[in-house]
Amino acid sequence: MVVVRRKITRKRTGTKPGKERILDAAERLFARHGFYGISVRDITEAAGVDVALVSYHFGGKRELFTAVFQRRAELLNPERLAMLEEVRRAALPGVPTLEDIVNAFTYPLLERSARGGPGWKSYFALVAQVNNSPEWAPVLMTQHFDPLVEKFIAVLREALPGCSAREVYWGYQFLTGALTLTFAETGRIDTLSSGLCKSSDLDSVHERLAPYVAAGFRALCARANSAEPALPKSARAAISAKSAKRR
Amino acid sequence: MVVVRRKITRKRTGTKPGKERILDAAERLFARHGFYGISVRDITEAAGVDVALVSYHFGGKRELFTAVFQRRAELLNPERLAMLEEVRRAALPGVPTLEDIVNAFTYPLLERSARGGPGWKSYFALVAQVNNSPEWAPVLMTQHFDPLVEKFIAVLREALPGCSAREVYWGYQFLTGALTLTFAETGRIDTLSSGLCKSSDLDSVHERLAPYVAAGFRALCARANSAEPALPKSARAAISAKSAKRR
DNA sequence: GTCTATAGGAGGATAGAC
DNA sequence: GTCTATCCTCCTATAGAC
Repeated sequence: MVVVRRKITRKRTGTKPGKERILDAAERLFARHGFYGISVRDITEAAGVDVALVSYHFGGKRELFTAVFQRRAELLNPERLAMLEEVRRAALPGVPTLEDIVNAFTYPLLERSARGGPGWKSYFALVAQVNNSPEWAPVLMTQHFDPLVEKFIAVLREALPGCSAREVYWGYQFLTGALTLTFAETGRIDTLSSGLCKSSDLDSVHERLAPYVAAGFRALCARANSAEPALPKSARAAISAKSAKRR
Repeated sequence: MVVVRRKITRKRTGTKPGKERILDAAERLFARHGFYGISVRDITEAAGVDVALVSYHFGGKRELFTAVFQRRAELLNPERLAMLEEVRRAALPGVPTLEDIVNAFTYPLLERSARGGPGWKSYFALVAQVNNSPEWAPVLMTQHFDPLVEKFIAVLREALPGCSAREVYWGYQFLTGALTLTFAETGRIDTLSSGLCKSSDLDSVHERLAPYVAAGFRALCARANSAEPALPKSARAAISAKSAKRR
């Protein structure tokens, strides 16, 4: 009896289609070495598929990179938005605490990086690199995360009445810097603290980030409100003009 | 009369030797595109020198990269250490404020990035990328900055009596994340704030970072001290054992 | 959808003249 | 110290068979 055997194409995992296998491998390797540090050959070999499939499925290496970045962003943002709306509703008729807002912003990310599996871990390490790259951040971060960030900042402003928008934006920048460095999990804090802290211990980060950042926001607003002179803008402008010689 | 004309080798700047020209160009290009995003040809062309000189002066591309990283670290760290000692002396017989310590840590960096010229600006953008890279941070950041960081953390601990070391390390991690994202100057906050904040406005960062971070440190310590049960470790261990089934 | 084969270029490094 | 010329590897992308 002749057994017809189909050629084995999905070599290792057996179930996942090639397109996803490529995305998974690319995610892991881009996260570690960056866009230019990895070749499409590295990726397709790790995925167990042919080189040509990158062009076939995505069009090219660059499009693959953005596809990797986009895939999980689309899953995350609705959840984060829902969590933001939830803390808003729970606080009605008042406004949520800064801690709750920051938590809604960070918890879905930290939770998935901690317990979502290696794909999520890689993804956030990739986000960390992208966020700190003058080449990639302006296109990828802005495009995939800023619409959500604007909503968070609007709620932050409600929770910080009397605080100027500038303080809130700067406070947000410090928050996202602290958060993304955490995602990078470089192990630097491990050696620095002689093992007392572990960069993989995202539960410890989760406990601490919201209080830290909330206190930071409050300090920024307090500083701005106390430093600001009780004069209208026109009067301050006149004074500035007088002292302009010193510059 | 025959004029003997030397071949023009130092093409544009005229004065700097080739080795430094290579370092300057490499710094600028690595900062923007990362180690793998730039070829030695890109670098030597930008420097106006020959490709072969990278091997001659540095040994290879990788050694050039570390040389770029090391060059300014060696200039910065003594100055930062001196500033740390100065704020300590000024506070005697007490201890300096958190704000002053954080300022000693960040000011020499922000000041040079703001007004040290384009070389310094590029350098700090490079540091931002390296600090967030799982591939590079463990070797470059640890090697060139951690000895100094340990000294700062020791003084931070003096300024935070009764605060556990873990809180201080985590607080430092958030600080360095916020600081290095600032150095990246990706322009993201510019678009996010519709121009209200500019990522190149490091004076605004300088005013805000120390208050933000100092308040964050205090919040971490307050949280740890209030959350920590007033029981010896042995008693807590016994309790943990009892509730272990829930896990 | 997947693979073979190959085009066509760009990569890092180096030997050796000057 | 600097440049010319060259080696050989590795890259991305694509045409076309299956």
